[in-house]
Amino acid sequence: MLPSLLGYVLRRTQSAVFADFAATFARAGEALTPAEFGLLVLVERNAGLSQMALARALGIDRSTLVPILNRLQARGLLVRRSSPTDGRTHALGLTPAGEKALAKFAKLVAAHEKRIASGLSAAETRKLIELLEKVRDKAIP
Amino acid sequence: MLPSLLGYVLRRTQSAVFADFAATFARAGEALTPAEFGLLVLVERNAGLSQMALARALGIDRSTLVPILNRLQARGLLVRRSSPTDGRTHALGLTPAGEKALAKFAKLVAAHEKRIASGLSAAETRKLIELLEKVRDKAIP
DNA sequence: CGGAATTTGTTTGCTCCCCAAACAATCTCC
DNA sequence: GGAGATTGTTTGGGGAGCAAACAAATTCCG
Repeated sequence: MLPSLLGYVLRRTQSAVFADFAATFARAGEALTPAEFGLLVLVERNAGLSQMALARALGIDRSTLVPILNRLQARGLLVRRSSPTDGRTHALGLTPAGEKALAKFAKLVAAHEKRIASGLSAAETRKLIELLEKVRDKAIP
Repeated sequence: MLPSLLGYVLRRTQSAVFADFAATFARAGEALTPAEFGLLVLVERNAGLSQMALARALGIDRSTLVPILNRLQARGLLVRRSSPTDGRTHALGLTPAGEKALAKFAKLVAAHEKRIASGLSAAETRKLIELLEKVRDKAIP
């Protein structure tokens, strides 16, 4: 019965994919969570982003963001610059070390993505993402 | 870029589905996590199951199981009976209250499942589950 | 038979993610 | 200029997950 429940299969799959992500990084002697990776990518492509904007883009609460930013900043990958125009916000940005690290992380993520999608054709992968997005959009916000 | 990463879309979708699950129960004045529901279903269909067997079936560590069982037992939905044949194991089972509660929970889950799959045809839902299982099976264990 | 190895459930310790509520600082709008 | 909104942080709470260590019980073998 459980194997026919979308929510259950989704949860189990997500758990397995998370484990693969962690294993991929561990084998490379690196450590990063999926949340940290997503954050780094978003900050790189949107330098100067505020924490609120970032939290919205990631779909998480702004208070959830704080410890993640703290960790990345402590690792020297990211900085909170004070915004000249708005004293409340922080302009987030990657350090040079952050840019460099992200380039390496992206390669690991690419290998990870390739592995988990290795049982699917390119068309199936696109279809899967499309179906997942449809499910996501029907959930109660 | 992130929207084309399977892992990212999977994580976001799972998060939205989890929120829908929680909202469905909250609106009905009930409280249950997806993990608790999965556990209850497995115990109902496999009365007398040991904790190790249950942990394996759920794909989690046996130490992770303990607090979940404690909660359900504290709510009077589940019991740990001592096995007559093997003194190490506990024979898990639902109480009459647990059976009754699970029947109600199952209805809520059915409504939740119907909602999240409401953007998909029956064939698409089956396809989605099939693709998710393929992804799950390729992940590093 | 009897000791060694294994299995099971628990506890402890650690990590991550998530939210809600409260607070000070800052900005915006009247 | 003051009221109200926004931003980042802190605090408090919860769920989920793993690893390592332990006692109790069972199994395996010599």
